[in-house]
Amino acid sequence: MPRAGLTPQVVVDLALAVVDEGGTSGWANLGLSAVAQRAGVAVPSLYKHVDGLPALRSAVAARCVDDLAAVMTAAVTGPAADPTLDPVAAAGKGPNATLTGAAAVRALAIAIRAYALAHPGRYRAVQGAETAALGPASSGPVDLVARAVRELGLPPDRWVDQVRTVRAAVHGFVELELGGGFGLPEDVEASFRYLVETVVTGLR
Amino acid sequence: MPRAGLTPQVVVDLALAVVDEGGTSGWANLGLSAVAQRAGVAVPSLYKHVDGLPALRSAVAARCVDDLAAVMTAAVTGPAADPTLDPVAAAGKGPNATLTGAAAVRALAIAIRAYALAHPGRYRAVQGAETAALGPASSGPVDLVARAVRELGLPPDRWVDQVRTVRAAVHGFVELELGGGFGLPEDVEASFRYLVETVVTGLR
DNA sequence: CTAGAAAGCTAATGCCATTAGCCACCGGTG
DNA sequence: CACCGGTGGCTAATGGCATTAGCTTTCTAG
Repeated sequence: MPRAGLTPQVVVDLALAVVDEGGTSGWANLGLSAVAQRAGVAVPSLYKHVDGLPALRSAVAARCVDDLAAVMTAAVTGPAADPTLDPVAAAGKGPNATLTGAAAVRALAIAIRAYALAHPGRYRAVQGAETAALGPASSGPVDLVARAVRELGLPPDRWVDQVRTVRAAVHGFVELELGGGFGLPEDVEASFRYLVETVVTGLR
Repeated sequence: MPRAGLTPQVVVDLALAVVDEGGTSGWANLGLSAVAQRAGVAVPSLYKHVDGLPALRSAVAARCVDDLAAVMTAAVTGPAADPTLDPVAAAGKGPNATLTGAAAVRALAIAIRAYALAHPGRYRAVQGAETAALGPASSGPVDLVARAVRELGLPPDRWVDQVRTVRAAVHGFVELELGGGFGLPEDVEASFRYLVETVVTGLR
C-alpha cells in the first residue's frame, strides 16, 4: 500500500475542496468521511494529521477567513497585492489604485458578495469561525471594513455603529441571497447596488 | 404502560421546546432523540406521528414563521390582535394604534430583533424554512415588511430593492448579534437604532 | 542495513435516524 | 359485559457517522 502523503495542510486543502463542492451547504455537510474518501484513505487515518472533526472545521474556517481577507485587501489595494486572487473582487478599477472612503466601502461590499457567490460554502465557514481574539489592528475582514468606514470622515463616536451597520447590511443581503430568500424575479444585482448606496449615503 | 397521548401537534410543541432550550444552536441541534426523550418515549415511536426528521423540522420551521409573523403583526396593528404574544415587540406605542410608513418599518425591525433575541433557535428555524410558495398577498414576515415599505411613499419601481434592503439590514444585524459577531463592548442596542435610522432615512 | 517513528489499516464503540415487526391498550359494537 | 380491531407504544436490526485502540507497514536517519 503506497502512502497517501497527507499532512495537516493537505487535509485542510481536501476539506476545502469538499466545502466548495457542496455549494451552499458545503460547510454544513463537511465531515470526516467525505474528506477521507477524497483523500483515498480510511477515516481513522485522518486522525494522524488532524485532532478530530471540530479541530478540522476550525482550521478550515480560519483558512476561509484569511482567504476572504485577502480578496478584500486586493479589492481596496489593487490586484497587485496578489494577482492570483479572485479577479472579480478587483473589477472596475485600475491596477495599484488604493481606494479610500466611500469607494473603499463600495469595493469591499462588492468583494464580499462576489466571494460569497463564488464560494458559498467558504463564506458560511467564515461566519461559523470563532471570533479568534485578534489584536485591535489585525487584518481580518472586520478590520478592513472598519478602516474603510473610518476614512469616511464621519463623527468618530459613531464609528462602531457605522461599521456594524455596513457589516450587517452586506452580510444580511448575502445570507438572504445564498439562502434563496429573494423569491421575486427582480434583478438581485441592482438590489445590491441599491443597498450599498442606501447605506453609504445614509451613514452620518 | 400508559400511553403518552402524542399527536403531530404535541410532537411539534415538544420539538419547539427543544429548540427553545437549545439557545442559539437549538435549531441546528434539533433531533428526534431529544424530542423523544422530552416526550418520555422511545425514538421510533415518534414515527407514528411524524414522517421523519426532515418533515418534523419543516413543521417546526413553519410554526416559527407563523409565530414571527404574529409578533410582527402585533407590532404594527397594536397588541389588541393577540395580547398573549410577546409584549416586547409592541412596546412603545399605544393600544390599537396601527402604524404606517417609517413608524411601521421601525416597529417591524424592532419586533424582528426582539423575537430573535427572545427565541434565537426559532429565529434560526425561520431562516431555515422553505420559501413555502405563498400567494402574493400572504401575511408572512416578508409581506409585512413589504407592506410597510410600500407606505413610505417612495418610487414604486424601487419597492423590491427597498424591501430587500430593509430585510437584509435587519436580518444581517440580528444574525451577527446572535452569532457573537459584535466583539466590542459598545452598546448593541444603540447600534441597532443607528442601523434602522440609517436605512429608513437612506431609502429613496 | 537496520531500527524506530510515522502513516496507514482493521476492529470495536457509541450516537443518531430509519425500518420492520411485535404487543398492549382502548373504544366501540354485539 | 365481553371481545375485537386499530392505533400507539415497544424492541431489534441496519446503516451512516465520529472516535479510540491497537496492529502493520513503510519510509528514513544513522
